[in-house]
Amino acid sequence: MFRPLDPLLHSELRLAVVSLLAGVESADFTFIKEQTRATAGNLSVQIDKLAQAGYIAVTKGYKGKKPQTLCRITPAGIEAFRDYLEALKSYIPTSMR
Amino acid sequence: MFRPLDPLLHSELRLAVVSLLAGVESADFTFIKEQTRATAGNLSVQIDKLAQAGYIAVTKGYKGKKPQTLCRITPAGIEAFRDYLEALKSYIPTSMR
DNA sequence: ATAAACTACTTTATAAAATAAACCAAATAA
DNA sequence: TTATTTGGTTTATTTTATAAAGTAGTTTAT
Repeated sequence: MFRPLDPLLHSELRLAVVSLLAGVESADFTFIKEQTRATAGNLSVQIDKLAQAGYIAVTKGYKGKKPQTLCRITPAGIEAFRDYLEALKSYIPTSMR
Repeated sequence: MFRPLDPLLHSELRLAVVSLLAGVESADFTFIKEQTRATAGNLSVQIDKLAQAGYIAVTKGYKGKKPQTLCRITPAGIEAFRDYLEALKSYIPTSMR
């Protein structure tokens, strides 16, 4: 009946991050922060979790003299996101789809 | 861009409960427990929260000699569920819809 | 040159949530 | 009559999310 939802993706902020990254080649910390309207602290923690899980790859570099954290979704991340969206459908009554 | 998700509905178990109730006139505790495969303790807590919020109405009665907790979704609950599903769409890239 | 403010984060602390474990009362079965 | 099951609730523990504070360096203004 109801399919389990990957707890790593079933978090408003992490879901937004993955959804955003699913549509772009890569995005940096500041851009993700703006788009999701998250606080830096929260975003930092959630990006870490997604990276730990292998759902995103994080590259720390510099943009000019300033540090830049670049994120991109991984194939595993794309698959997990697809699966999550599939599972989510089991919670949407056909009458409301 | 990303629409906020009602934290009361953005919980796997509460979402399952509301989704289930959206499709039936009413359902009792045991039935909901079976369908969602939740533990009684967890379900009891989550049903309470949904009731507190006015998303569901809970009626305690008896079925024969045994206690029976009947739940039904309220109009406010239906609206909240609709809104949640609408907001959820903002997290689904058009390319993956 | 130096202080003040800003950028780009990370770390740590606190609050809230989910889950599990323990409990309870009544009913039924052995 | 003493287990065992049913139908839950309450309490405790773990996990998660969020906020506050801190770090390292940069830019701007004086």
